[in-house]
Amino acid sequence: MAKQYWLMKCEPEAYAIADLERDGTTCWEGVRNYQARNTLRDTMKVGDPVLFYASNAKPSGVSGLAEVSRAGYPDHFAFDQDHKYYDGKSDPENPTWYMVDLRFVEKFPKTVALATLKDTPGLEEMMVTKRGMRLSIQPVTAKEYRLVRKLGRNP
DNA sequence: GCCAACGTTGGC
DNA sequence: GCCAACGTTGGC
Repeated sequence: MAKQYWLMKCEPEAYAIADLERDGTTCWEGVRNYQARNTLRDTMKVGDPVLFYASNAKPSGVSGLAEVSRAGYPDHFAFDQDHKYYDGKSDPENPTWYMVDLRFVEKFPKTVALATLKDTPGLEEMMVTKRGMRLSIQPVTAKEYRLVRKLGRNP
């Protein structure tokens, strides 16, 4: 199967590309949306490249690159009553929520802003450029990934 | 901080 | 199963 590419959103206030650079790897906990859960659980594989997208930022956009370092496994934070991601409906025997681990790859010198993505020929179909698109984990094509990487490396 | 768009919940 | 109300996301 061909390698799958992803875009993953996070608010920098919660976790930024600089935090990933510092940590090296991190677990991507707290996804509480079924469509994104299915992607985490069923589709993401070790080594899949990821565009790291900063939402609610100035400006919002792709701030760097990561890759999947561990495929989907249960989000155990859902079982921790004291944790903000606790969800009493998730059964440890049959977990509702999943997460992956990400490894730092690269931090762009400058964020590729959402406005730039929208203006770049070849990126018209990217989900993140569509109005009202809230899905936090989105598939991107290899071509889109390479284009965004090029923009990020040559601001 | 505003507010439009979306997903989820819950009454019926 | 419909759909209004609500909470959240996320650009601006």
